[in-house]
Amino acid sequence: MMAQKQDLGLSLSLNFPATAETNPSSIQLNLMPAMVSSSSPPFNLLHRTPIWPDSCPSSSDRNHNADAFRVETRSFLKGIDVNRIPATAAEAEEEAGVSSPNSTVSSISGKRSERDLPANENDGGERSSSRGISDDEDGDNSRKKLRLSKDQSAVLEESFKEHNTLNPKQKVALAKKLGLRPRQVEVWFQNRRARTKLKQTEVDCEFLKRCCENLTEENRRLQKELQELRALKLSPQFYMQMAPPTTLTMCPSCERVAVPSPEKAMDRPRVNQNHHRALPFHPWSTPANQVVQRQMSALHPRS
DNA sequence: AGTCTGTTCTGCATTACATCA
DNA sequence: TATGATGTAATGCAGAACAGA
Repeated sequence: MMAQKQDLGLSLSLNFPATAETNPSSIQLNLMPAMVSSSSPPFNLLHRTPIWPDSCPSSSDRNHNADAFRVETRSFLKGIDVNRIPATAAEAEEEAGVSSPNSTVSSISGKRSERDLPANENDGGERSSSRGISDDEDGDNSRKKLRLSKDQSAVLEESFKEHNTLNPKQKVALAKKLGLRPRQVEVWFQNRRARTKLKQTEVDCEFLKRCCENLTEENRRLQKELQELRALKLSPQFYMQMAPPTTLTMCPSCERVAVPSPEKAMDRPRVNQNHHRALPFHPWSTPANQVVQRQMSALHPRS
């Protein structure tokens, strides 16, 4: 089953690019193309916008995309386990009920009530013929599941990688190529989007869990440090060696916390003169966090 | 211009079936 | 062979978007 998931392109990885080590706010989930849009931000849980090359093309523009895809996938389709190929494109469109206001296809036949009818009611028993079910079985309303063939799934996956939604013409074309009903293609894409989202949620959940662990560890460390400082404060020697109250600063080059110079103990902490401007110390960039981030990178190596 | 109605599409939750250990 | 777990195709519903009256 794991191999099957990989085939579906669902493998995910959590990566922490070099920049993320010094700027945790830039941490991104490095996902496969099918999972997210090209500009996917972190925690892109709701990826509801159809990913077309342009922002909102007309259906005719989209159809160019479909044509390009047709050429790409043509070679896949030899020897596919065909359940049933609609006799004509018009028939396929009828089955799809394609009459979107955005579509260039006729809207005469596209009533939802028809579209949602069970296959054996609106397609003349197509499903039964596709699965070799007898006429008797076709008569009842029992729901039979079609298992898509490996090739069919592969083609659908390829298509999904191109774009995770289909316009009506693409849907019909794909269905025709695969020998499926357009509704089946539509359903497959719906379920595929759902799986993608679920996987994304799992990744995000894991990420947040790690963040929580990091913060807990950091909190523990700071509490310990605070205790030590309080203990030190109570000792008589403390006042002899006391450094001035200070804000921790970090050198952006070597990522070390600046140490106040002894001769200027009452002055602000000093960073090595060779280094650049000191930056405020950020808890995300602590070595402890970097260790955890490296661990996560090891867990989810970049492909 | 604003409103209503009808249609389609999509996301989501859920169900039902197929497969496997 | 029976059974529970798992994966996934299919269903139903709600809401958004849009066109036309």
